[in-house]
Amino acid sequence: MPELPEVEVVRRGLERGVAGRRICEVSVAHPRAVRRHVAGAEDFAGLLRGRRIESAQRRGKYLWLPLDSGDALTGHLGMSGQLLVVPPDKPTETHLRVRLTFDDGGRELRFVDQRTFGGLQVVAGGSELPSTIGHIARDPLDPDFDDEDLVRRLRRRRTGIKRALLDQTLLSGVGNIYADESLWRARLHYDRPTDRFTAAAVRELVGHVRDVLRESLDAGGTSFDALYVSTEGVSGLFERELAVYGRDGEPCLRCRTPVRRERFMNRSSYFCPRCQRRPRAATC
DNA sequence: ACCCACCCCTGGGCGC
DNA sequence: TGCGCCCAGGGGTGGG
Repeated sequence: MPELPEVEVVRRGLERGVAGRRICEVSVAHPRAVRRHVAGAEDFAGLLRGRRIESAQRRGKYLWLPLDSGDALTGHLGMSGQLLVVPPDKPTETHLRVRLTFDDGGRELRFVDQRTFGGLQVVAGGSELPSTIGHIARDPLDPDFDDEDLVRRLRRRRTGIKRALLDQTLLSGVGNIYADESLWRARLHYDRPTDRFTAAAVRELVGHVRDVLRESLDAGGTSFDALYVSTEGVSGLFERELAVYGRDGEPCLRCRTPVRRERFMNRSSYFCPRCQRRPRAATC
C-alpha cells in the first residue's frame, strides 16, 4: 500500500540507481502491467530501448523517469508494485512484470507487482509533468503546495473529510493509512462534513498530514505486509509508530479507549471513538 | 462541476 | 487437508 513516503523512498532509489544510465533491453512479462500504454507492449519497449534515463520525478503517488528522447517512463505502484534495482543474475521474482537492462551491464530495473493494480507507460513530455498525471494535485510536502488554495477548495466541497483527504485532485500522496493517522492526530471523525470546516481547522489538519508524511518518510515508510519495499528491497519502519491504523481493539494512545475499525468506502477506517467523535448528523 | 459506487487483481488467513 | 470466502485498497470510469 505505497503512499507518498513509500513512493518517495522508491523515487530516491531510482535517482541513485538508474538516473544517467542507458536502457538496453526491455521485456514485458505480463501485458496487464503496461495496459495504460494503449499502443501495446511492443511499442512500449521500442520507445525505451536505447534511451537514457535523465532523472526520477514524483507527483503524489506517481513516478516518472524523463528520457533523453523527450518521452517519460511513468509508473504507479498501485497496491503491491515494486521497482527493484537488482543484479542481473538475481533469480526472477514470482510476480516480475517488466524488466529493463542497461548497456553498462550493471544492475537492472524490475517492476514486480503481485496484484497488478500498478503499471508502467511511456508518455510524451520528458521532464514536464506527463499529461496522464496532469490531474493529480501537488502533495503537502511539495514546496509549491498552496495551503490557502486547499483551504478554499476543501471548504467548497460537500463531502466527508476522509473522502476529501483521499481525493488526489485536491491534495496528493495521502492514502488510507496516512488519512487515518492524520485524522487521529487532528481528533477528527472521518465523516466530518468538509463544508463546515473553519479555515483554521483545515490549516491545522494539513499540518498534521504534513507531519505524518514527513515522519514516515524519515522512517523509510510503512511496510505492512512486505509488499512495499525500497528499490533495494528494504522495508520501512513506520508501522511501529502508527497510532490507529491496523490497531482495531487496541487502546488509543491518548485515552486508552479501544480503537475501532469501520467499513468505509469499501475499505477500513480506524479511529478512536472517544477522541474522534462522530458528527451529530450524517452528511446529507 | 461534483459526488460516489463499482471494478480491476492475487495471496494470505480463516472457518467449516 | 482442502475448498471457498473475505480482505487488503488506488484510481479510472461512468452514471446520477
